[in-house]
Amino acid sequence: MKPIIEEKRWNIEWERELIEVWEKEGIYKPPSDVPEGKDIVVIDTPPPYASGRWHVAGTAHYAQIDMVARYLRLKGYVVIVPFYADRNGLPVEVQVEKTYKVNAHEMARTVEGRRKFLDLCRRFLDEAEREIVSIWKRIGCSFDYWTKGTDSKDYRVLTQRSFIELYKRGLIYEGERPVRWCPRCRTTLAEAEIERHESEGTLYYVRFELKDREGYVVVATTRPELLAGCAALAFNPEDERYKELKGGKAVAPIYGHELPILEHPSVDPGFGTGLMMICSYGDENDVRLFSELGLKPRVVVGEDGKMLESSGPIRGLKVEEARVKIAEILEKAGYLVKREKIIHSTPVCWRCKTPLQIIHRRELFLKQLEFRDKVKEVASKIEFYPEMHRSKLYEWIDSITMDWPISRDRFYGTEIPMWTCSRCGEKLVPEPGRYYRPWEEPPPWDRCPKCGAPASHLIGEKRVFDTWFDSSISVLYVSRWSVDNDFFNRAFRFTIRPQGQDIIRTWLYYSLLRVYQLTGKPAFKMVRITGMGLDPKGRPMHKSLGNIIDPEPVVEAYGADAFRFWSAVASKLGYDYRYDENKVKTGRNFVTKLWNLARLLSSFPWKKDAESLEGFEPVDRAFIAVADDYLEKADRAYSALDVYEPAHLLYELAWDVFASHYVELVKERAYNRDGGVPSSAQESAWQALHTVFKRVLVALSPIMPFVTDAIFRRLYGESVHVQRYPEPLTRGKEREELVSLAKSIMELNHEIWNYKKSLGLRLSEELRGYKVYVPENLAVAAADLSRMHKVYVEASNRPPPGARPLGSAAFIMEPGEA
RNA sequence: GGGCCCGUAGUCUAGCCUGGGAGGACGCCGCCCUUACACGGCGGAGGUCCGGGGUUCAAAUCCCCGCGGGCCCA
Repeated sequence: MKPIIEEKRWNIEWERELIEVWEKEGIYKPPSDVPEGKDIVVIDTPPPYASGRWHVAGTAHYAQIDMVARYLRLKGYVVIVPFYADRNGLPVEVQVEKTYKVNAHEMARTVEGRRKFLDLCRRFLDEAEREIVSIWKRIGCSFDYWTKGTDSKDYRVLTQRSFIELYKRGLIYEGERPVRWCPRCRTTLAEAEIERHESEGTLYYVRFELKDREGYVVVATTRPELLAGCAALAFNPEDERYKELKGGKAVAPIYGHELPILEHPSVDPGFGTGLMMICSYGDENDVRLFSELGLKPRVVVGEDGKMLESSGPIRGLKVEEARVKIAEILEKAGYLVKREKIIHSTPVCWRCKTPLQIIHRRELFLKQLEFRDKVKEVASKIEFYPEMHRSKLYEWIDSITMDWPISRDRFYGTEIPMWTCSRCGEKLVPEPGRYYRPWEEPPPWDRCPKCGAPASHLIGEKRVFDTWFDSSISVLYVSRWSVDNDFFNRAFRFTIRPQGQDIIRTWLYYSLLRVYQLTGKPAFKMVRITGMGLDPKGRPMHKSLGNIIDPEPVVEAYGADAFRFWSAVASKLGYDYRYDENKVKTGRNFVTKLWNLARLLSSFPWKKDAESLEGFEPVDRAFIAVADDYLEKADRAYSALDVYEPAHLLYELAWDVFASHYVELVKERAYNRDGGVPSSAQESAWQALHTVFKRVLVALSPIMPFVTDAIFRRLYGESVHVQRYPEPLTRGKEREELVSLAKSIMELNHEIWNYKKSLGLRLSEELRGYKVYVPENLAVAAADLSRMHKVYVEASNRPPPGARPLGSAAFIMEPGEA
C-alpha cells in the first residue's frame, strides 16, 4: 500500500500550473450553444474601473464572486460570469491630464486633438487593465475574460441604442435648468454623485437697509458672495419678529438692487436671525424657491467656479476668495455686523471632493421621478442578500427630487448620438444599431429630415454620457439584450448582481431604473451586497493613509487558496471586513491539512462513488451521515450566496470531524497491518474514507479551487470543477441516529485523550492492562476504538465494580483494580 | 435636528423574531518533535452580550432613553 502522493506539502507553484491547465482545458468556458434543459445564470460582475492596482479588499470581492460562480456550476447551471473593465469616465481623464500635463478641454477643441487625447486615455487604460487581469487570474477566478470593455464598440452601440429607444419614447428631454456643477471636473453631477462633507465655515451677519422706511434688518448667510444674485429676503410665517415687514422691500448692500421681503415656511426661524437670503443659487432650497415664487434668477458663478461680471467688485475671483473679499468690502462699508464660526455640511463632488456650485446648464435629462414607484415595486421582487441592505435602496429612491442629467462635457465616454439642425433647431436622433461618433463623423442624413436644410447645417453633438448611463445596463450587455434574443430570453431569468453597499444609490438604483425602462422587468433575481474592505485596524485603505495592502505578496507567500480562504471567512456577507493575515495563515494551514489527508488516503484504493449505505460498516455509515449534515448545511448557505458559513462548516467537517476523529478511528482498520481485519471491513473503511473526502473536496472547491482540484485529479483522475455538488446518502431519522452514534464516539475520544493526558501519557501510547467499558450502543465501534486508543475496549452497560467513570457514559478499569 | 440600519471575548461570528445553560472559529497561553500533517496533536485561559433605565420570578433576547458607526434627509 504505497501512497500515490508523496510530497509532504502543497507547493504554491502548482497553482500557476493549474491555471494553465484550466485555460487549456477550457473547463469554465460556457458552451457556445447552451443545450436545452440547461439553466443559465448570469452574474453581472462589477466592471472594475481600470485606474490602478487592486488592494486585498477589492481582490477579495472578486474572489467571492468567483466562489458563487463556481458553486452554481457545481449545481449544474451554465454560468455566465464575464470579466471586462469599466473604461469610461472622468478618473482616467484626470489621470491622463496629470500624467501628460495636458488639458482635455483645450486639446479637444479640434477633432484631431480630441482623437489624440482619447488615444492617451486608451493607452493608460490598457496598462491598468493588464494589471487587474493578472491579479484575478492569479487568485484563480474562473471569469470569462472579455477584452471588450465599456469603451468597446459593442458596449457603446448598446448604450446608444438604449438612449435612442428612450429618446423616441419621450423619456429623455433636453432642458435648461439649475444643476449641481463641479467646477474642477467641469461637469454636471447627478444627485447620486453628490457627497456631503461636514466642514467649519463662517456665518456672516449682513445688514440690509429697508426701502421706503426707516431702519434695517440683519441676515445671516454662509454665502455672502452670492449677494449679487440675491433676489429676495424671506422669513417664516410663524415668526412674529418680522410680521410687519411682509410686502416690504430691502436694498442689497454694495449692489443696490431691491429685494422683496417674503414669508415662506421653509425658512428656519432658529437659524441666524430668522431672515434668509434667496440667491441664485446657494442650495437646493434656493432653486425650489426661485421656481415656486417665480423669481428671476441672476446666476453669478461661472462654469469655472469663478464669479461672473455681474458680481461687480468680486468678479473673476474663485468662490472661496470672493467670499472673503466681499466680507471685507461689506465690513469696510459698515454692513458686516459680525462673523460666527459654524459647522455646516456642504455638497461636494464624489470623485474629487470639490465643493459644488449650482449653475444653469442645458443638459439632457432622463425621466426618473415618475418611475419611483415602479422601480420600488420591481425592487420588491428581488432577493437581497443580506436583507438588511434593501432599505438603503428604498430610502434613496424616496429621496430623489429631480430627473437624471445624463449629458457630460467630457470626452472619454459614450458619445451622445444626436445632431442638431442649425436652421430649424430640431434635435435629430439616428436609428439604433451602429456606433455613432457625431463629433467626428458626418451626419447620417443628406438633409434635415424636418426642414430639409442641407447636411452642412446638421451639427454633431460633442457631449458624452454620464458613465452610470453606460454601466447601468451592464446586465443587458452580459445577457446579450438586443443582440441575441433567444439567448437573452433564457439568460435573463436568473441574474445575480454582486456589488458593494457603497454603490447602492448609483449602480444598483440606476440599473433597476434603466432595465425597467428598457425591458419592463426587474434587472436581477438576486442582489448580493458586500460591506467595505478595511485594513487590519478597521480603517478604509487609502493612498493618503498609506495603508494599502497589495494582494500579490500575500498570494506569493501563502498561496491563492489561502488568500481565498480569508476572503470567505473575513466577515459575514454585508458587513465590513478587515484584512487579517492570521486568517490567511489559517487558510494556508488548511491547504496543508487537506493535502496530507490526501496523502494518507492515497494509500487506499478507491472503487467508485457510493450510491447508498450498502456494504458500509455502522461506524463508517455514522460518519457519512455526519458529513451529509455538514454538506447540506453548506449547500443551503451557498445557495443564499454566502461563503462565510460554508467555509467554516467545511473546515470543521474536514478537520475537526473527518481528520481528527474518523480518520484516526479507521486508519488502522484500513491499513490492516496485522491482517486481523475482515476484508469487507477493511474495504468499507477505504470506500468510506474516499466517499467523505471526495465530497468535502467538491463542496470546498468553490472556495479553494487549487488544492481541491490538484488532489481530485491525482486521486480520482478528473477535475473537481466539473463535478456536481454532493447529494446526501442519508436522510431523516436514519441520519439522526447515525449522527448521534458518531457524536458519542467523538465524545468518548475526547474522554480517552483527556484521561491519557492526565496520566502524562502520549496519545499514541498503549494502555496496557487497562479496560475501557463503553455503553452497548457503541459496541459496533469497539474494535475501531480499541485500535485507535491502543486499549482494551468492551461494550457493556454494566461495568464491573471498581471501574471509574471516564466521562458521561464510559468507564475505565485500571490495571490491578479488579 | 429627523428617519432607517448595525453594535456579542483581540478578530470574525451563533443565539435575538418564539425571554431561562453565553456557544463556535481564528488568534493567544500551556504541554507534547505520537509513523498523513509541528503549516501537527491534546488541553486551557479569555466576554460589564455598547451604556443606563423599565417590564418580568427570570433579559444578549421585549420596551424606553442615551452612546458609537453607517446610510438617507434637513
